[in-house]
Amino acid sequence: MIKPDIVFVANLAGVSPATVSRVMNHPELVHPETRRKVELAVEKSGYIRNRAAQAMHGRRSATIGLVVPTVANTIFAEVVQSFNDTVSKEGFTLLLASHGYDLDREYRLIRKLLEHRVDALAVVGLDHSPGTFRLISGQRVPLLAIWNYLPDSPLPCVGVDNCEAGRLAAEHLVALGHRRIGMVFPATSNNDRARDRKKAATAAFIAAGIELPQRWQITSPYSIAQAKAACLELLEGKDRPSALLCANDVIAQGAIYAAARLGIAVPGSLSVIGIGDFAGSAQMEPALTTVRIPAQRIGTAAGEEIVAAVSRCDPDRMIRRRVELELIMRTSTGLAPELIAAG
Amino acid sequence: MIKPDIVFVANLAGVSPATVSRVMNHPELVHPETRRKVELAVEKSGYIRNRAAQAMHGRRSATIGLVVPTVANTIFAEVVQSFNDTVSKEGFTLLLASHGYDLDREYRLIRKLLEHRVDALAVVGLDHSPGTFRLISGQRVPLLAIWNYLPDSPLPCVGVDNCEAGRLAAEHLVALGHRRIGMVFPATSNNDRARDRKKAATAAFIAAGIELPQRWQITSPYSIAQAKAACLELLEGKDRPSALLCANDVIAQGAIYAAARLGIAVPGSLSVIGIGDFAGSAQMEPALTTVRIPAQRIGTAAGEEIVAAVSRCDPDRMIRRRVELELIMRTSTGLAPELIAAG
DNA sequence: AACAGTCTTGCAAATGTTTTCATTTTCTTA
DNA sequence: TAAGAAAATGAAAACATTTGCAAGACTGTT
Repeated sequence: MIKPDIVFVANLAGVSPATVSRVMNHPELVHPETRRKVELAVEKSGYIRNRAAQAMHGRRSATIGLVVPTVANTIFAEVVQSFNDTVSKEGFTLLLASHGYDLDREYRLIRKLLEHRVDALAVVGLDHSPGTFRLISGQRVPLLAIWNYLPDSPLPCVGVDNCEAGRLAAEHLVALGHRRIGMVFPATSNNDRARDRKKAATAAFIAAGIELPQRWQITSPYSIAQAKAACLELLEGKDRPSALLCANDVIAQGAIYAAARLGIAVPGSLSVIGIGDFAGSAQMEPALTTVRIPAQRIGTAAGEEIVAAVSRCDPDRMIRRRVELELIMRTSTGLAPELIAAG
Repeated sequence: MIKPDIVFVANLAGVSPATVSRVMNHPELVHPETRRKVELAVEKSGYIRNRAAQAMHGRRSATIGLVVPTVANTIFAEVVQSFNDTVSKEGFTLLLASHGYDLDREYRLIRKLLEHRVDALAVVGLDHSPGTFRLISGQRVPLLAIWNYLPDSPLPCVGVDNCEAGRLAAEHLVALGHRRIGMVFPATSNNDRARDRKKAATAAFIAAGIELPQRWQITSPYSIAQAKAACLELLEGKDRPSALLCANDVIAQGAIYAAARLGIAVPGSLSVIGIGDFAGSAQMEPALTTVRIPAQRIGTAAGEEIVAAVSRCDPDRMIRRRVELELIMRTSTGLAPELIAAG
């Protein structure tokens, strides 16, 4: 009942451990017949090779670390899924960690992943604690930031340009003639994605000569419930905006539900635009206008890049890959009421 | 610029490697002053201990394997999140694998996780390939099935009784006086959860003397888009049911959007009930009536059980923990139209 | 001052692989 | 068939750690 190790298998097959090892790692180096014998012995003994021992030998651990803020919001689940699919296809297994938007916790998690000697590391976004940067630069592990793209990012990155996302959303509302505009964003201190979107959107509105009264700028975390509550408060009064630019689709969904609850017609009296195009956004009634972030494409692209970085052993090559955004016009946005009234 | 190992640190601190090891694993065994010296040396050299070497020594790898069908559907993301939080708090890191409802792929993934010598393994549901069962029983790794509870499950499990879920949903519709009832379920061949729900719901309807015409039993995967499409087809005709029992909230959401699109009043002319109570279900308009599956509680409970199983080294103790369901009445269900007409 | 007991620490063996190098076997070709 | 090349295999060192054992350094007690 002992756990079979490589020498047990070797004895069973009547060969040396070295040969067994070769069968598993470089099968082309061993004679087909010997190979068959070994494979039989592996089968019969139920041998499962020990990656830990393999990793110890300086070889690859065949794991890739992925650190995300959370996986509970649809936001990242899709990226995680396609990233996992991609690296898994190449024989890697995912070590997942989530920090709940807490950068100190992120530091500790990354440390733990390094203890496990991951072959590469992917993190979300470009905002990280100085400790994290120091830690990584000391190691020679390829690091990739996903979700964001910045032309001058301090890290290799695969993702979208969040400035562009904010700009596209804002310009769409402007093009529809809206001038009384509200924005719903989460706190942006630890979140470069939300920050970039908001900054760019604000800039676009200013450029169009639109003022953004403080009372229409509200804050809500990425939660449908809290976003709905926040929007209910904003929309209740007489003095409300004609359009809402939301930091992402989760918030936009909350906004639409809030409008539905108050009997405000969307897009008749209120236009709502989100960012993301999450699963379900297209099916809502009204269907959500949004700036599509192709999560799947990002996950896949990131997976490809990271696998490539592991095989070429040159951790320092800088890669920046930008994934395209797309404005998806659906039925939650429409012409500004003022324009309609004017005929 | 060499990577510091334990002997490098030992030299730096002027002690033996054994002592450094003890500082990391049994700090109470070493003199406080020596400990300080070692910790200083660790700090200064940027040493990161090698879990692979540790695992090789037969010690714990400090990883737990989790295998899910997918993480992209909100369905499992929440469980993954709270499971991860719980085991992470105890110092474990999660090795995540997803198989996309393919049991052969599940087998291969579990194999890979065993290669990494996970300290324990969690899988979703009780449906697995014979190979998987054989594989596991050969190892001495604690295995836990999460999401499902069955009093006579072949595996230790933490979750809810899906039969009860189906029954609760069905009885609610019956209590509201519905007799023309449709059901929307995914294919149930590889999915014991959906199968149990459907079987129990069907039984409850039969018990109430309700017939279930074949044309109102439709199939759709767990996708809002596809569920909406399927329901559009079902609801378009004149001859439609007065209530829809959906396999989960994702499908129910699709059903409600379909009704909205067709201008069918919910719950006036059509009641819709889901199972799950996912994030957002409570905020929808109309708010979704559902049987709440406390994903977070399941994930946490599963995490606790698996950590316990790892520390007590008795892989064979059978644990079954049942998490309670709750019918949440919201506004997507109402009295059957026939009853209303009758006054 | 000697003794027993308790703390600390170091030595060295053990863990399960991979890989280099050397050796043996097999295959080509003259 | 012999020599040289190519292919297949094995021996052993190496990888980074943990831990049982034993020895050395203290403590307090007579």
